[in-house]
Amino acid sequence: MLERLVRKLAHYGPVRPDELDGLERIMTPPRVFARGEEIIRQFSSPRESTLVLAGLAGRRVTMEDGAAQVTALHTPGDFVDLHSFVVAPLDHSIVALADCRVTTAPHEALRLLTERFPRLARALWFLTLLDAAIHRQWLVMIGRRDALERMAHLLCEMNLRLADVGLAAGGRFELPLTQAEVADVLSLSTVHVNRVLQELRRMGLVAWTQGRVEILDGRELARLAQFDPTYLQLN
Amino acid sequence: MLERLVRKLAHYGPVRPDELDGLERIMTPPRVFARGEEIIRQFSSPRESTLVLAGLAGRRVTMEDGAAQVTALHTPGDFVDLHSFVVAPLDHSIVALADCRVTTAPHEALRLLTERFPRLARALWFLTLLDAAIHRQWLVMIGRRDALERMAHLLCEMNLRLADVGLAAGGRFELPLTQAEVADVLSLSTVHVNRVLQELRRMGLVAWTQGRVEILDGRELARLAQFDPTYLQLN
DNA sequence: CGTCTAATTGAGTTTGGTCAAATGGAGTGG
DNA sequence: CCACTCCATTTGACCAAACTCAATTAGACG
Repeated sequence: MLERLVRKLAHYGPVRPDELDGLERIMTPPRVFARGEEIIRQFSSPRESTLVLAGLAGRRVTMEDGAAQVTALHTPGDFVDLHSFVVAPLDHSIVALADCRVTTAPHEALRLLTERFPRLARALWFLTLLDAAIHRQWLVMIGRRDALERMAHLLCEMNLRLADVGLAAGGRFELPLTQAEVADVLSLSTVHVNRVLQELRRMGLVAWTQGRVEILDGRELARLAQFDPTYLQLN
Repeated sequence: MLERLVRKLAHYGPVRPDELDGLERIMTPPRVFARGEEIIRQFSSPRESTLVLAGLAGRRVTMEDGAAQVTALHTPGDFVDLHSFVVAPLDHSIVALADCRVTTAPHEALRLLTERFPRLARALWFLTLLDAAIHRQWLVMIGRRDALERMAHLLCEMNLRLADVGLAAGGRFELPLTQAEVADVLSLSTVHVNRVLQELRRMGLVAWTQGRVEILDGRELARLAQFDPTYLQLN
């Protein structure tokens, strides 16, 4: 069940069997959320952290005028709110962007476990720092790149992140987002997302239909996006 | 020397005397960086984390075409690269935006200290999560708010953060950034920063000359910025 | 007084937004 | 099997916030 999480933790350093065993013992039985459901509500103070096992989740901030910004996307193997172990309350809601299967780690058990295994504590800390590094990359992408580059960058990033947990291969992966949802990620309008996607298709770089992405020319897409994967710490 | 850091850590929970003592012992003698100097170079892998004692530092990503994005501002009491304790290499450079006095915590000493004091480890983790929460807020601000709102939001945030460490009072504080540097923070052009500042002055909300900011109407400024300080975790 | 940097102004341009309508495709019920 | 509905995608026309480029003004400092 924790295979994908362990693969991510391993980017910090190998997870020892007793650490893994400890983790497995504290996780609660899986639960399911349907696409569109809210997994955790904004401003709540969860007593457990949620790990995605399958599907796709997003952190979404909704504003007064109804506009929304998705500040993070979480794939299987990602904790969506590990930070709530340390910081409360949550400053955003977590939504299921596709049907999700999740499990949770109660904070109290997590505290005991991390006090027993300081290295595991740092590996979990590492995961939250990876989130922060992605936030910074998105700040650059949204602040300083045009719409075409942003879209290209997002696709490069999701390709690598999903490949890292065995959910992308040969530039092919599932990304079941509507164009309106992509607009909330990239800070664009739905209309413009549509035009940009058409442009990427016209350029022969990407095919994206029915939630399935296929990157046709990864080298050129990465060049266009000025994509440097260092920040993902995949080693 | 660590008074401001301790005040920040205290937002997680009180720092015990033995924890504070441990911290004080590992910090190296202060060093000074002049405005404009690079404190840490992008892609380097520091063996110590840098704490700002005085001045103002920023994390800056410079792009191929010369455009820059500042992804974080750090005031006295902030670690600028605590994440480098866990993650390497750095995906951005740290620059002194004003003359800075800094001290550092060697990673090896930090490791021993945090293994002895798990609660202190979590308090430091908390600091990096606070950075991440600010990143998310900036994503919303840059992605979904217009230039006037962004500027207003930045001023509200810096006012609270500086007040928290005793460097702002009554809406007055030092923010010695040029308009070009502000542009790199807010993802605007220098020219537009200038126009927006004039507009805020004209509205009677803010005075900002010679690096000194004075917020004249905090309530209205916060309303304009749709500023909700929850994310800063100041309790 | 001259120099250098930062701030300011003006004119013209552009990227991406808004609004509204049309098209397409999947699922449903008769 | 077809009509209908619902939602996502697509298209077109127009608009506006912010950008670029270039020049001017204002301060600070030696």
